[in-house]
Amino acid sequence: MKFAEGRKIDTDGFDLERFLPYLLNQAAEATSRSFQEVYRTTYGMTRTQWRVLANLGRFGAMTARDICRISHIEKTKVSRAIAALERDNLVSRRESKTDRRAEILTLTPRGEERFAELGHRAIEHDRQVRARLGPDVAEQLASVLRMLIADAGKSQSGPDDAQDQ
Amino acid sequence: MKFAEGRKIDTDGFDLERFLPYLLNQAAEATSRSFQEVYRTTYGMTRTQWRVLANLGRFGAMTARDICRISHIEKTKVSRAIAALERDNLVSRRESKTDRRAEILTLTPRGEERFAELGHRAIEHDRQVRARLGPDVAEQLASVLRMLIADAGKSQSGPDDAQDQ
DNA sequence: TTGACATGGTTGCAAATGCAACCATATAGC
DNA sequence: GCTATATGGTTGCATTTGCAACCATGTCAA
Repeated sequence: MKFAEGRKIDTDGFDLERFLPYLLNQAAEATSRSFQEVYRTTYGMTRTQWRVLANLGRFGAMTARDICRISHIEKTKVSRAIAALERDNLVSRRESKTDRRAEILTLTPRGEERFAELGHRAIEHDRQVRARLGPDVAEQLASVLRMLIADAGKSQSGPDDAQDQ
Repeated sequence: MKFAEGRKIDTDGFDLERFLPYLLNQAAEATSRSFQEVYRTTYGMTRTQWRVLANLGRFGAMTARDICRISHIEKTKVSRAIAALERDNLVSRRESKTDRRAEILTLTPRGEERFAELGHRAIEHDRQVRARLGPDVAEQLASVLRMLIADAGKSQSGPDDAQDQ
C-alpha cells in the first residue's frame, strides 16, 4: 500500500482563492483604483504617466531606459508616457553627452510641482491602506512584495527583453 | 516650541518604494506575466478570459454578474470574455428561469477540460512563487491580500457601480 | 395598471496597451 | 576603417480596455 495516503498533493482541484497572482492582481487593482481618481480626474493622467512622473520625481533625472529598468514598465509604454508628459510640459529632455541615442529626462518646475501635489496625496492614500493592515503587517507586506518583484526578471527573456503588463 | 519636533510626519518627500499600490502592481505583474505565457501562447486566451474560466471552473455555474461580484472584474470585460469563451466553445449559456435578463453560464466539457489543464499548470506556477517565499510567509501574504481585496468596494461608488482595471 | 427607477447584460467609441519592426547611434571584432 | 550586432528609443497595427449609453427585464409603489 505504499506510504498510505494523506499526502494527496493538490495536483487536482485548482483553488482560485489561493492563487497568488490572482490575489495580487485583485489587491493591486483594489488599492490602485481609488488613487487613480486623483491623477485621472484631477489631472487627466494615466497610471503609466503617474508612475513615470513618480520615478522621475523620486529618483531624479535619468533616461527612459533607466525608468524601464527600475519600474519594470515596458519601454513603449514609457516612451508614450514621456511623450504625453512632455506635451503637458511636465518633463523635458536633453541629449546625453555620452550617448547620442539616449535622452536625459528631467521634471520641469511644473512637473516638480505636480509631483509634490500627487506625492502628497499618495502618502495620504498609502496611509489609509496601511491603516487597514496595521503598521507591522503593512511593512512586512511591503518587504514580501519587494522580494517578489526582485525575483521577477529571472528565468527566460525574449528578444530585446520586454517586461510588464 | 510646542511638542518639539522629532515627529516630522512624512508629509513631504513621497517614497515610491514604500507605496503599496505601486508595489502591489509590480508584484502582480511579475507573478502573472510568466503564467500568462501558458494561457496566451498555448491557447490564445487573454488574462480576463482565463480568470472568467477559472471562476466558472472553481465555483460552478453562475451568471456574469456573479462573476463580476466575486472577481471584481468590470462587467464589460466579463461580457466580452464570455463572448470569446463561448465562441471557443468553452462556455455555454442558458436563460435563467427566474430572471429573463440573466443567463446562467456553464463550462462545456471542453471548457472543463481546459480548466483542468490550466488549473494544473496554475498550481505548479503558484508552487514556484510560494517556494520563493516559504510556506508560512506565502500563507500570510495570501491572507493579507484577501483583507485588502475585501475592503475594496467600500467608500464611494459611481453610477451603475463599476469596478476593476 | 402604470410609471419611475434598479439591474443584467451588450455595444460604440476613444484611449491605452503589446508586440514586432524600425531608425539611429554604439560597440566589438577584424 | 568596416561590417555585424547590441542598445536607446519611436512607430504601426491589431487587441484590449474603460466608460458612457443603451436595451430589456424586474421591482416597487401609487
